[in-house]
Amino acid sequence: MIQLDYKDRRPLYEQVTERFQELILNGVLQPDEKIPSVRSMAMELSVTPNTIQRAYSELEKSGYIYTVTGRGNFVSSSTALHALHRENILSSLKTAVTKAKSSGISREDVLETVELIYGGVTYDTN
Amino acid sequence: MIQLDYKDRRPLYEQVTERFQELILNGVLQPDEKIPSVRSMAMELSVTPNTIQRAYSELEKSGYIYTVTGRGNFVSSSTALHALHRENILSSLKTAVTKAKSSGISREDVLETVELIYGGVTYDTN
DNA sequence: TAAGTGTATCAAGTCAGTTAATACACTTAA
DNA sequence: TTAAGTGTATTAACTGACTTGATACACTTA
Repeated sequence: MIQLDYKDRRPLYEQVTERFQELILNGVLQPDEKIPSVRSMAMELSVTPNTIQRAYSELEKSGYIYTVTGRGNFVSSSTALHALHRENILSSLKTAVTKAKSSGISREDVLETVELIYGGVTYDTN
Repeated sequence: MIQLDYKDRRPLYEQVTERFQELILNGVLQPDEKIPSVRSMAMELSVTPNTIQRAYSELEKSGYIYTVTGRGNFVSSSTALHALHRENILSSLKTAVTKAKSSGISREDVLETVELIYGGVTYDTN
């Protein structure tokens, strides 16, 4: 379910947080579904419970999960979460496109990149 | 010329490195132009010479500058540098677009974002 | 020769991240 | 009621990256 990358410069708790965000946003984890307990997750990843605890705290703080003491952590049923995520994605995209423009990359080259990924018509560059 | 941001999580040497890359790629610093010495830069930023030394080492390793012992550090005249930079920018763009697609954002919304920045026609969404 | 340059080294301190151990309150099921 | 599993909190300790501060040496230029 989760894979830690020790070559990654980022802290472990941050990797766990991000991975769960993906699983939740992609619907792999359904609303109100229980996620692994702090201790079991720590065992599975060969990591201290503290590290998982921190990841879960972040997830709760940002609204991805909610916590019930004694029972466990559960996926939030927030629809606003998806709207928020959409805005974040578009914001990153804007940043990338802006950098491209300021680097002198043409509009056509940017559009080609978009079409390349969305499986549209690609322009022959031979 | 350079501004350090202590709220930034990244190390100081990395901020210096990145800033010089920008100045070089944007042509603010011309090829073969001398950049500030390790010591003077350290003074200006109220930082240890070691930190600047490290930043300059990174810049030399990645080809942005070249060093002449006893004389100083100078901006590389590499044209390949711009090609490399272009590839990096496009790579970031691909990542952003891919995330957008996998998040269910439509091609039209992505294109709209591109046009928004490139000053093209925007689609009426009312 | 003196001043400015890059380079190298070392010891020390700071800080974030992580580990390890322990404890406590709560919920659930036997 | 009891035992097991849950979240939560605390403390001490370790590690590694980053940074500082000091010093030293070789080179170039005026």
